[in-house]
Amino acid sequence: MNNKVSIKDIARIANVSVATVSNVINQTGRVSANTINKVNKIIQEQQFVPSASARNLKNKNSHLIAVVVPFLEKGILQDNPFYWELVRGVENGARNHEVQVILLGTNEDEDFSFVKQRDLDGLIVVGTFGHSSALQKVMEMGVPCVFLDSYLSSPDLYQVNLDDEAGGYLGTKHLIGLGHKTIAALTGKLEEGGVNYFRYQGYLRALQECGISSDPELVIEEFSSIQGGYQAAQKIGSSKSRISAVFAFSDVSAMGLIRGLHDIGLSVPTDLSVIGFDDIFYTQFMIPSLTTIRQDVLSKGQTAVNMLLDQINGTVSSTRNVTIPVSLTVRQSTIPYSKKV
Amino acid sequence: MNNKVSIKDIARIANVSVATVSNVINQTGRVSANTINKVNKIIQEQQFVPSASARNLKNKNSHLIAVVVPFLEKGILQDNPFYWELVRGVENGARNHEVQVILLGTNEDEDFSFVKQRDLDGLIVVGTFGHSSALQKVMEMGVPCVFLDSYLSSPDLYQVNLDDEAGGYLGTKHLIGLGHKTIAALTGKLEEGGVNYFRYQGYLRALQECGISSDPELVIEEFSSIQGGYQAAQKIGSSKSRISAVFAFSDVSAMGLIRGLHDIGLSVPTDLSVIGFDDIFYTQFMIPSLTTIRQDVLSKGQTAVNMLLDQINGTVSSTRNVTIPVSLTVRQSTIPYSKKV
DNA sequence: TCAATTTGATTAAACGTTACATCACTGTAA
DNA sequence: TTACAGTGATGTAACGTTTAATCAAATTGA
Repeated sequence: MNNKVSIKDIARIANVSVATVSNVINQTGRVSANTINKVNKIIQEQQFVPSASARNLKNKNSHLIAVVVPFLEKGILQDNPFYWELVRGVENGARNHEVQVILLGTNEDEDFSFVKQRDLDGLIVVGTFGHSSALQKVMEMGVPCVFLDSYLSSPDLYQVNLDDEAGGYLGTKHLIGLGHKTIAALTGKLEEGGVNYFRYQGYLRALQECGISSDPELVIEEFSSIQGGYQAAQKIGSSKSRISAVFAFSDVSAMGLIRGLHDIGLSVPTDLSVIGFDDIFYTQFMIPSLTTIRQDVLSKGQTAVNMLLDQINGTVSSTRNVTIPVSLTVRQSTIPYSKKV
Repeated sequence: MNNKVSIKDIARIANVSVATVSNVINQTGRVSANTINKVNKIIQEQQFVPSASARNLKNKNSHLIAVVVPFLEKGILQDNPFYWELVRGVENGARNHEVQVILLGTNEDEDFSFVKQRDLDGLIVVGTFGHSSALQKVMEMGVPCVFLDSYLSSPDLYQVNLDDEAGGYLGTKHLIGLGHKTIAALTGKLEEGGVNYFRYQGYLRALQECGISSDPELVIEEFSSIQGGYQAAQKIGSSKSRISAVFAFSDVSAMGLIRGLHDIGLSVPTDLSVIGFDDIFYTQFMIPSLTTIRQDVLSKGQTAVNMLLDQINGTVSSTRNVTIPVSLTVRQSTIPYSKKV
């Protein structure tokens, strides 16, 4: 029943050769207007659609890219809507270029053979795994690739990253501007050259610029998740330092933090000011709504796809490194130090 | 440079025929242990991986399924992490069966020709579009298909749905049990046979059972989004009825609602009890944490994949309709009517 | 010992395309 | 007139697999 109609059938019905039909489909311009019409009409009638695999087999491109989200099944970051937004951006961008997107949640020991197997046009890799063996494997494939939020050192890799340093700086400056001096940083895992690392650098720069000495005591490396934030609250509550503000390096950890503080009798912003990072959608509906560093995640995804497709089509020798700007969004969770009760 | 090694190369090097290599790969059992070893060794050495498109071309299956999320670009439900969790469940389930997942955010007038084009093994369709032309097209394809949260009436379609009626009942009963009598329902768009419709039915059943007459005045059909919830707060605040509790038919709308109430000077749970639906991850970290109807979204996605793959492989003539149970999770946002201030 | 069977391997056609080489015309320039 | 270019079409090899049809050799049974 599912015997699909092929280019041969079209050729037979139209009384032309398969080559001609192929030429019509691919608009090579080597066909007369008459036959083009004739063939197209029959294609319509028969609801013919060319087989992707046959094409792929000949052309060695699949019009398929994969977006690799390493932590999909690890549960660490799964609940950060931020990543989904990224994926959405990718899907969105791809859709405009008639390629389709394979979604791939990998574990660290993924073997990536599917790239060769499926003749993928390209790969978008989300999240740092700079030092993992996976990266190595991907590179060996020699397939076009764009790294999103990965902060890899090699300058010849295509990357889209956020201006995290600026974000860290901006947020810290905001707090200092409000009169806070003892500002904790809820950094998340702080690995050299990672997202949080850069945000931390910005934090340090702001402090230094304002003559505030940084105190390692104030750096909390709890996981950058909602639970991590929740747990960090304990540490802050029992800290010897008189912390008056916290810079959480992700909105989700800020959420957990605020809730955690609440549970030990500290409320935001009256007892402590809190600023987040990412500006995920919920932040404006939280109580209190969250001051945060905003990034345009959707366009981040789209930018990545565009870079990838340029690379695939060899269109433009585009820049290999795009840094997405950040901005500060002030809401209710941060108030002047003086207004503290 | 990217001249990949094919089955022919392997055959040549191993000094056997391509058929033999193919037999080794597919473990047809028609090959001697000796040659199996010999060939496998060379396959390893050459890092050979069989071309998916060539296989596909022969076998007419792509080991590819698509998960269709209709509102990906519509923005209506994009911010409900619930849907992403569903997608994650699908990816997760698929991964265990060595098929890969194409992510597809469609608009209503999607033509679905890619199904034929790519020889997709199957389709998982998320979200209601029962009366759209898209459904019609999908059905015509004759491709295995599972509908997730789609509530279609045809009994011969494969569907995975939530026991929404029970959820609506359970939540309402909970509120009634706490002594509430004037219970508003923040239903979202209330179309016959849709998710919210069933939840609403459950709501009505609980009321009736307890001898409370339902009041159309108390039904708020605001969009089931965070903004929708926010806007609903106004209506509730200005309602003539003395509403003491609200059943929001999604957690995100509950979030928006609580924030909205807060902004007009009503706080939860002291002024109003609020119960949500879905149990998305954030709910437990909200202030107050949200009482809600819990569903296991991840397993929902996985169930759908499993059904789909059973259908594809013709494994079991499984049941076509799976209803996922719900349960009540009580947290801080609902309190006894008597304790109201 | 010889026929019958089993085991292990090969040949070649097919899947649905694309693209190169070829060809039959029609017209045009010398 | 002949040569030549241009136009529009065709024939066919190739892409990398799978699989049915064969086949040769080894093993078995009587």
